[in-house]
Amino acid sequence: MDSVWFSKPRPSGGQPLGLSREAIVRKALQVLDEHGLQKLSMRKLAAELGAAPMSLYWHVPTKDALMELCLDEVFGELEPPDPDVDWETALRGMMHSMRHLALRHPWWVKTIGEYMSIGPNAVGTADAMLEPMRNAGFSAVDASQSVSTLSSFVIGFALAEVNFGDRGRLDVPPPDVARFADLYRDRYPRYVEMMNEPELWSLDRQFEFGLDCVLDGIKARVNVLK
Amino acid sequence: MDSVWFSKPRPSGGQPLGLSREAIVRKALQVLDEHGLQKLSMRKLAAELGAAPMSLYWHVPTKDALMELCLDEVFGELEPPDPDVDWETALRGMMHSMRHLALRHPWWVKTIGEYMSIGPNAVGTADAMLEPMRNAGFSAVDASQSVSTLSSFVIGFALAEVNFGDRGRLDVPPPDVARFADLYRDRYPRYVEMMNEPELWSLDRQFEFGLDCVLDGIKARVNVLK
DNA sequence: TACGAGCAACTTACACCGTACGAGAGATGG
DNA sequence: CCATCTCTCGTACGGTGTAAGTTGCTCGTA
Repeated sequence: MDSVWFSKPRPSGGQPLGLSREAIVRKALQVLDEHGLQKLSMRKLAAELGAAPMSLYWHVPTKDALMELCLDEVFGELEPPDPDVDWETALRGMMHSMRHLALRHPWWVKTIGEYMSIGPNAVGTADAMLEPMRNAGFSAVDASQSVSTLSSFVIGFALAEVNFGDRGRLDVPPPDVARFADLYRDRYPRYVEMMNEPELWSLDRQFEFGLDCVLDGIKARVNVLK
Repeated sequence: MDSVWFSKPRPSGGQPLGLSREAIVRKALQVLDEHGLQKLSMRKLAAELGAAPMSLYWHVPTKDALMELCLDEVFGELEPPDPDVDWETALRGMMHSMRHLALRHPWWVKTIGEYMSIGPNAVGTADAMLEPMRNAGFSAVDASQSVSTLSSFVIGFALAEVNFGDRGRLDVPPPDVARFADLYRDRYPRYVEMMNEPELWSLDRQFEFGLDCVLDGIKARVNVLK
C-alpha cells in the first residue's frame, strides 16, 4: 500500500536538494530581471527551484530578507574604479555604471527605497566611492557629502528614467502624447512645450548635464590639494 | 420575518453613502500618513469608511489607480513660488518644500518610483518649476534639464533620508553602530570613519551642500540674461 | 401612479500571497 | 542502535486585490 512504488519521487521530508541561500538569491535575481518585481513570490520562486514553498524558509528568514540580499547582490556588480585615475573621472565612471546598473535592474531602483542597504556590497560601494576622494585630499566630511550628493542624483535620475519605461529610450514621444498635450497645453504651457522639445528625449544628454552640474559644484566647494 | 426590525441598519444594496472618489482618496492619504504604506488595503480602507470592500471599486478602478491619485494629491501640497523672487531662490525654495513634503509623507517617496506621475498636480509642479527659469531667460532645454537635475537630486536624497527612518533625525548614531563598525572597519575603513563623523548626522547640512552644488553647476552652465 | 433605467452600494467567490507550525526523511556521531 | 542535527515538505491560517452578479434606491417619463 505504502510501498515505494506508490510513493512520490521525493516524498515528504526529502534529502538535501540543491537549495542554498546563494542558489535562492540567484534564481530570485533571475526572476526579478526577467519578469519584474510583481512576479516574484515565494511560491513561484520555490516552484522555479523545484522545491516546496516552505523549503525556502530554512535558508532565508523572510521575503523581505531575501529582497535585501538581492539588493545587496546587485550592488556587487559595481566594480571599483581604476586606482590610477583622478578622483573626478573615477567618480564619473562609477556614476555611469550605477545608472546602467539601475537600468539593467529596474526593480532594484524601485525597491531600494524600502530597505536600508547596509549589506557588505552596498557598504563596499560607498567605501569605493569615498576612496578616490580621500586620496585626493578631501576631508571626511567633504568626501561623504559629495558622495551623498552624487548618488542621490543618480538614484533619483534612474528612478525617473526607469519609471517612464522603454518610452524614455525611444527617439520619439509615445503616441498618446498628443492627447496629453492638448489636455494640458492651456494650464501648463511650459511643461507641454518642454515635452515637445526633441532634444529632451535624449536621457543620456540629460544625465550628463546633471552629472556635470554636481561635479562642478563639488569642485567649486571643496579644497583639494591637487 | 424580513421586517424592518430584523433588517440591518443599512442592509444590502444600500442608498448612497458618503462615498466618493475624493472621500476615498482623502481617507487613503490619512491611513498612509498615519500607519504607512503596508497598512493600506482596500478592505481596511473600506472599513475605515464604513463601507464594504467592493464599494470602493465603483469610484476607483483599481488600487494602483488609487495610489496614483494619492501620489498626485500630495504633489498638490507644493505651492508655487512667489513670482517676484529670482529664479534661484524660487527653485531653492521649491526644493526645500519638496524635501519636507517627502519627509511628511514617507510612503510618497517610496512609491513614486512605481508610477508615472503625470497627473495634473505633478505636471503643475513641473510647470511651476520651469516658469521662473524660463522667465529668467533659460532656453526650454536648459530649463528642463535643470529641473530634471534638481528634482532627481531631491528625490534621491529624500529617498535615502526616509530610508534611514527616524534614526537620521537623531543627533547620535543608533546603538548597534558599534557592532556594525567593528564588523566592517577592516574591510571598509573609509565608510566606518565617515559613519563616526558627528557632523554628518546633520542631514540638513548635507542637503544644503548638495543643493548648492547643483545650483552652482546650473549657474555655471547656462546663459542667463540677468 | 406605474415602470424601466441607471446609479451606488452590497455579497459572494476565486486565486493568490507570506508564513507559523509541526511532521518527517536522511545523514551524522556516540 | 539510538539521539541529534539538517534540511525538506504538507497543512493551515489570515490576509490580499478584484471579477461577477445582486439588490435597493431614485428619478425621468408615460
